[in-house]
Amino acid sequence: MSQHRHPGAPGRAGAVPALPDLPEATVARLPEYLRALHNLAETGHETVSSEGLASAAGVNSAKLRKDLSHLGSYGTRGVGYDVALLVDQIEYVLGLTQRRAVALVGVGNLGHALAGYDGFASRGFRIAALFDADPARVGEEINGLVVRHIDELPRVAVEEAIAIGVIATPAPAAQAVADQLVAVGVTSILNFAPCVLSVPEGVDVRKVDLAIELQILSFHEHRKASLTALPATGGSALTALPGGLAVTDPQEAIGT
Amino acid sequence: MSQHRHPGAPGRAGAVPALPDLPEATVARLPEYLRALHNLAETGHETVSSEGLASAAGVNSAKLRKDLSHLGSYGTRGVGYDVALLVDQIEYVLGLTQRRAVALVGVGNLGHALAGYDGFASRGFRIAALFDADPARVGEEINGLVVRHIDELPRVAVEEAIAIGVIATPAPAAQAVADQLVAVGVTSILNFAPCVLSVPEGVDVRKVDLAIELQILSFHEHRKASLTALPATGGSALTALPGGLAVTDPQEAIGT
DNA sequence: CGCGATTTGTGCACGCCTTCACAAGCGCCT
DNA sequence: AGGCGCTTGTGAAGGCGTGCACAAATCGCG
Repeated sequence: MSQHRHPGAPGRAGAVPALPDLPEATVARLPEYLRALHNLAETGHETVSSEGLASAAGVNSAKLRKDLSHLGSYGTRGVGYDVALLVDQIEYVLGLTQRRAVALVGVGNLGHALAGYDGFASRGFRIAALFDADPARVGEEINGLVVRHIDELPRVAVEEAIAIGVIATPAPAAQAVADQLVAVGVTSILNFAPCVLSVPEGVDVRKVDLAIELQILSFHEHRKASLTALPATGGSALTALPGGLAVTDPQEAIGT
Repeated sequence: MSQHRHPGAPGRAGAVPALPDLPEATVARLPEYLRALHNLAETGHETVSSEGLASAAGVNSAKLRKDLSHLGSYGTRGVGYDVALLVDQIEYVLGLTQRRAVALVGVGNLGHALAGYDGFASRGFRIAALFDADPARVGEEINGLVVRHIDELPRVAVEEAIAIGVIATPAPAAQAVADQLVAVGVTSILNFAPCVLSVPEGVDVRKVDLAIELQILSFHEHRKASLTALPATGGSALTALPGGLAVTDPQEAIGT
């Protein structure tokens, strides 16, 4: 790496930067770094060390440095990173320099909350339209936006330049909605419905299932409970099984 | 390989079977398998092949088989998996055989939605109490539950045997709430606030940040846009965009 | 009763991600 | 100007997860 320059960063003019293709794991952490950086900026920090930023973002400092190095590294050895510069850099890479328009489909329980969630606006997104299939809900105004019928999607999608679709419908309706979104050119979908969506190649789908998170926690609770119930030294019988026999059931009789 | 038995599966009496320590990635997929299995059961399937279940869950069949093999393998070669048996097995491993009580803290926009989300109840969780720090919200009834003041947490946590805490407060309040939850013995926390929580060892925290998901999608949108713009070999940057969506890129089309 | 079709369970290799450890670089102080 | 301490950036190693490919096992049928 010789002296590099911002690859098309905000200040720079000219050449399309050909975003470095970051590891997916890195991409998933960048927003967290960004949030931490905004906090630091608000509290008056102008520079921050990898150690400081890492702890603010809840990760390991080596990981953070490697992540940042992937996008061209703007640190100064012996000093740290310039907070403002890094914010610009990450926002650029994440494509947040343009405020993307989001269409939210499904204005039920969750949809209502999402429509009113100001975390979207503050992170560079604009909820541009609300849709629902239920005529009873069409016309309702939420947070200054009127709920439209899903059939209006094609027209509105063009008018508002919708870039991202959010599905907050019941599971049975989700696939049809996804198809409609794809049909109007949406290539990024955030799915809150508990089901798998099938979409053509080139369309990105991310899924958030609130119940799944709880179930994962439940597993760990269960595991912790079974660990505390088991005497530590007892039988090595059940743990040290290499590959052959599958599990067993010696330990019985521990009332809960 | 030899004749195995359900390691404490539903049929058995209150044994604590020493859960096999599953890979974290596997644990994260089990709930998805479970959901798919429930769907299959409702549509009358009694058995399912790894291929069928895999596609219903949106994963690769080899991965699915390996995942299931980790928890002791209940398939029949040449036939497939018994749906009902597998449901029991996964529910047992995930600790869903007991209905865990959830405390929800923060009854704002998102909290309201979560309190009314029936996906929790249907997956084996019971929202047992709602809390908020704002006196104006205390006393409100949501979905049959009365919002209590956060100071009542210690008493209620015991009464209701709270197992999991869900934080849906603004970010600045989240750490204090987490501390209070930990103080009353909660060891699993689902955090919706956009901030890092520090908790003592032994406490599990999972974070869900809706805005982060959007930012990840935004990155891919940005990347896709820069890709379609690049091969254009000079000239007009945005020639053939499908769907007529004007995905202009003010940032990366700047001439000198 | 044996054979073929089918499907599971898994050994193995590969690639990604994480973590360590350290050289290179930068600023500051003397 | 030179040296010293601090911090970044990165090579290398290790671990984890994924996917392939196949042997083992089971069922149904002739």
